[in-house]
Amino acid sequence: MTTPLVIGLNAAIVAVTHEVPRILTVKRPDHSLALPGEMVSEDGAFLDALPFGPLDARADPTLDLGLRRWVREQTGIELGYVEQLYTFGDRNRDPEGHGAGARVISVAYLALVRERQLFGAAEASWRDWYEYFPWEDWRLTRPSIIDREIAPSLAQWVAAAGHPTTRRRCQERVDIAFGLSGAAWDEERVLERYELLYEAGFVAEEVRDRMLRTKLQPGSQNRHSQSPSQTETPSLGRPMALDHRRILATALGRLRGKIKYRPVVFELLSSTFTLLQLQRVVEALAGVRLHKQNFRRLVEKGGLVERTGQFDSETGGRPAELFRFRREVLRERLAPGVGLPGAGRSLES
Amino acid sequence: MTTPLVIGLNAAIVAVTHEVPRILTVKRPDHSLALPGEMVSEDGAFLDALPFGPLDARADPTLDLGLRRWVREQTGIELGYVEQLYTFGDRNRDPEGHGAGARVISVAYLALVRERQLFGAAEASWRDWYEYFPWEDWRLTRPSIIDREIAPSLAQWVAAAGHPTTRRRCQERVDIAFGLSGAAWDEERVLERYELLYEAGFVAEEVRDRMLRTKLQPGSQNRHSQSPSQTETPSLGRPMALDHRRILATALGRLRGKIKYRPVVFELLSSTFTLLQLQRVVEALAGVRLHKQNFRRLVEKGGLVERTGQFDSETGGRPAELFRFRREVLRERLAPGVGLPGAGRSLES
DNA sequence: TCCTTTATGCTCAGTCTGAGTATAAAGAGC
DNA sequence: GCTCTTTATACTCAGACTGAGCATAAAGGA
Repeated sequence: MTTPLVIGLNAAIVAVTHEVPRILTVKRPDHSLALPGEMVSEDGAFLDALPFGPLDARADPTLDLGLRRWVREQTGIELGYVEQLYTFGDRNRDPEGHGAGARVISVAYLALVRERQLFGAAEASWRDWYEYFPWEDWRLTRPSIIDREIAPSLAQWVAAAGHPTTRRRCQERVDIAFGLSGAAWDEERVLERYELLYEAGFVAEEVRDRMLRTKLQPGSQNRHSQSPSQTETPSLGRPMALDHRRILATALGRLRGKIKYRPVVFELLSSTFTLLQLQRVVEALAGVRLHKQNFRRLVEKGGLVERTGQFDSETGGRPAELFRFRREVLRERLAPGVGLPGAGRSLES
Repeated sequence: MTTPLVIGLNAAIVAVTHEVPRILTVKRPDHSLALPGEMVSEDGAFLDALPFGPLDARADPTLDLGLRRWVREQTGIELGYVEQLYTFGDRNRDPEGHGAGARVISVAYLALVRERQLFGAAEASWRDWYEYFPWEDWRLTRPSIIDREIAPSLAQWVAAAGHPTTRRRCQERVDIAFGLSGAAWDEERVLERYELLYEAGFVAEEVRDRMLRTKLQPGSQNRHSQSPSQTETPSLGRPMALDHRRILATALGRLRGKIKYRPVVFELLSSTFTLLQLQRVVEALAGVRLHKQNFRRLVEKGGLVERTGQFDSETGGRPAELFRFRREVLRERLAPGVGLPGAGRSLES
């Protein structure tokens, strides 16, 4: 009678070490290999996936306790900061899995931890999240992949649009998402960019999902009338299983937004740190360089940190004072966040 | 073997008419009446509830299409702007329902509509959302209920805390949530305020839930060692069924935040409007008065609206020019939002 | 000692914000 | 017609905040 339901709990577990933002991934057998056509899976039969586990409807009193439970069981990590991200429930999210016919609803979470050794289930590893989104890291320079691959590919896609109005809209979306025709780069639009690339058929997942759909529903027409020609479509960024890269994009965008107005970065830092270390972590997450002196001014004036009186002389120059996060701030007024080109509207009374 | 699972879709459907923000509610039989003790249910056997419907795992391709489907079926409303809010999955959210033992996971959505006639399922009605949160409307004046009831009650609750440190923390939470000891009122902390009142036992739902827990799990100890004395606990605001008031608080807080940085207000307005009408809608949502001239300046400069050349002479004074929302802005740069005392950090490069 | 490197303090102009003043345009009452 | 009330709209101004850069301090190494 009713389609069976499964609640999955997905976790995007983030840490930052050595100025590299990392995401905890597991390996997952690549079911789509059974299909005609070749997968863009670097090590053959396995794809990266976000760790996930089912909700134990009987035992887990709350969703996030369920998440913490299986993360602990699988990886030995005791999660601290955890935030619900989004619930993904599209049919066909998992076309092959769960006995074809079960509906999988995934509640995705973002968790921040200090990186540490893993134990428990084997195949977990920390990966630089910019492997999945190579166009998102603007710290050193505007990523060359944008001009080299993304812009030309998307230009083709735009050009292939039928109606002139459609074409103009597509062009606009592309420009805004990737900061192209004079538009500013908005580091929070991670999901928008990924979905644009997906829609245009330039990420491996789109190709795979399309094939799976055709296989499962033989008569189904291809929705993407504008999908690129069969030959040499670039595959941008490292793919993941199912819709996990979409979930990761959601996590990244949300985190980039959140650091601007809530002091969550400190979850990723050790208890004392120099202001430059703090800045580097923020930059790693935001994928953007910040002005050092102004960053200091903002963080200090914001009352987020306090001096410890101790110094770190490993800096290579003048020793830097170590600071610590003022926990009181969590309970004080608005507990801002560490600065970034954020929003800025106002007015009152 | 496994506990049965139900995915519920809840909708907080919001409209604003005559400067009153309204929420669409339905009536729901009050199961807790079967228990000893009396419910604070104004019309006896029914409680207000947010409209909800189950996901049809077989037929609904996505969660929000499922939502739109049953909202259409039940009320005749075709939803436009819809945004996922949060997924609520605590056990005991619905202690009585669904044959005791089923686990209900609710995905809550926020929807904005222009108010209109309802048809379809009978018992739906639009209610001023400040009936549920009488302490949230600061437009005319600081609500008297805060000083008259909330502050004294919470002061008692704080005083009842055992440990001095606990007491200090509670005091801090109260001050910040309700803007008490010199703290500023932050209109976005709707959920924090509701949860504080719940925890302290001053909303009807807490009393009801506590009774239900005691009934269902006879041996369960009362977590809330500080819950108020049995006599004369005030019941603040109109209660709702289950955890629907919590969901509504989430919706309100999220909407109050969102109008600051995305132009969502226009979903609630007719196609042309005067700037004062726009301002009144924003004020209704935010529960705060704004400075008229500055509001104009921000909205006009932000490029959110354009003049129509037509005028509204129903103003009672000089006719006001009618404006229209510039849809292009959705696809342009950051598409800010209409002003409010929002955030304001920044720095870059 | 000089040079390089990083830390940290300070300045300055441009912009944004909050608040208020001033003028314009309608209707009501006379 | 004129005056008063009401709302709309334009403009001003001081203070705060932002983005950018200059200057000095403190360490290690050549």
